[in-house]
Amino acid sequence: MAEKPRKTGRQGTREQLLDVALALFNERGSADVTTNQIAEAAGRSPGNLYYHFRDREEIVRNLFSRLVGRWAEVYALPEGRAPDLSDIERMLAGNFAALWEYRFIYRDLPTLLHRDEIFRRAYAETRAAGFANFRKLLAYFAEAGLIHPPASGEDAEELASLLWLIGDYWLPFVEAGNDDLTKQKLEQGIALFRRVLKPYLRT
Amino acid sequence: MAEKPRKTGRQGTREQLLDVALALFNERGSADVTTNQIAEAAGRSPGNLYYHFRDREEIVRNLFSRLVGRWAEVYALPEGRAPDLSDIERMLAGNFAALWEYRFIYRDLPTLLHRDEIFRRAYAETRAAGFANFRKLLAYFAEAGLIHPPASGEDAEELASLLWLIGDYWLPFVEAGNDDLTKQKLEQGIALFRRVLKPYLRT
DNA sequence: TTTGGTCTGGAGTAAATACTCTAAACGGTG
DNA sequence: CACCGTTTAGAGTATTTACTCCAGACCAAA
Repeated sequence: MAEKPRKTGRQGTREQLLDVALALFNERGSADVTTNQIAEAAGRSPGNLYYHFRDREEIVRNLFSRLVGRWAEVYALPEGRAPDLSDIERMLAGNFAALWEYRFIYRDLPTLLHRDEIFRRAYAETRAAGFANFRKLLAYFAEAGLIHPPASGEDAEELASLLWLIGDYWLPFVEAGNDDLTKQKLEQGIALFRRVLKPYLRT
Repeated sequence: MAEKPRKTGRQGTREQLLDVALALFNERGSADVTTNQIAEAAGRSPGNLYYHFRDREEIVRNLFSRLVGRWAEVYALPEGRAPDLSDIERMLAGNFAALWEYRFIYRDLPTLLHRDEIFRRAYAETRAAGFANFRKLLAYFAEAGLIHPPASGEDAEELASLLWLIGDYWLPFVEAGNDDLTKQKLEQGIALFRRVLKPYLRT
């Protein structure tokens, strides 16, 4: 019943399995990685893997939870001071860094959603919360005088959709182009963000 | 050795299998449709399916070829007259209609690319040709006085990327949101296109 | 009618893989 | 040490599925 039973001070097996799974998923696509391969790459047995995870999908869900956690950090508003331009930059960079770290998720999103009802719900919830948070951010930034507020609610909605679309799919888009995914490509994604945001930025 | 041996005037088995496969792929995702299911849904035997197609991937490739054909029609420039605004509208609508018709392709793109070297090459070729064609279209439209030309080559490149991204991934994006894919949602995709193009349109 | 290519059916197979089962090792506690 | 819940190994299985194989139907031409 202990909160986190660890026999040593080292990282637990469960987390280690997640790390290995993430690396393999990112490298070869989640569909082409078997649970046995994950176990083997982690130096564990299949049985052990299934002791820690009920099924394959639970692994994916846990990795998605990690990504959600990253986002929460990235999009946290500064405490005790008004937001400034550097916060926007930090959010942009952090967002893409997180997506890069968990890139298999958006690469394989339709398949993952299709295969797992629970994940589907978690994703939908996250997405809804993200949209709501985006509206709040816009309001904050407008209040702080950083941006012009969108012309209308509909305009804000459309802006959010477009930014969200870029965020989710820029990496898959580049990968589909066969180009190796360099730092420069990440920068281009951020550039697209800026381009779309530009009309709203106060100079 | 005859060009198209058809025992009757009806549609050939091969085309029929492709139609059925497309419907199933769109409905349930290409990964969740077995070759046997395709055959059965078409009222054919597995053996017959494999008489017409070397393997599963050849089916996908053929469907992609169809999509490419559709695009060629959609983006054909009018003959004997200068292009006008209605041509742009036709291209936008046609583009999304085609993507809708073959929506499984972009929904499952990363997986498909990963699984089939030949498809990967075909896709890369199509994409490169599409980008080149986009540049040509921009030039035509600028020449016809419909749009302001992009500020620079880099600007045009970025614009093309953004439009391409929206085109490819708007449908998967909406589907991921769990919303049923209505006509209205398609319209919103077109609206995003317009929004991005707006700064270039001559009023 | 015979011939020969094209097309079709359908049973069957080999391989892959998510997951199970059981025995045993471990490690903290009394 | 003895006990017991937690963790681990690893062989094994049930199932799925892409694909094969071959017998035979069809059809046009000779």
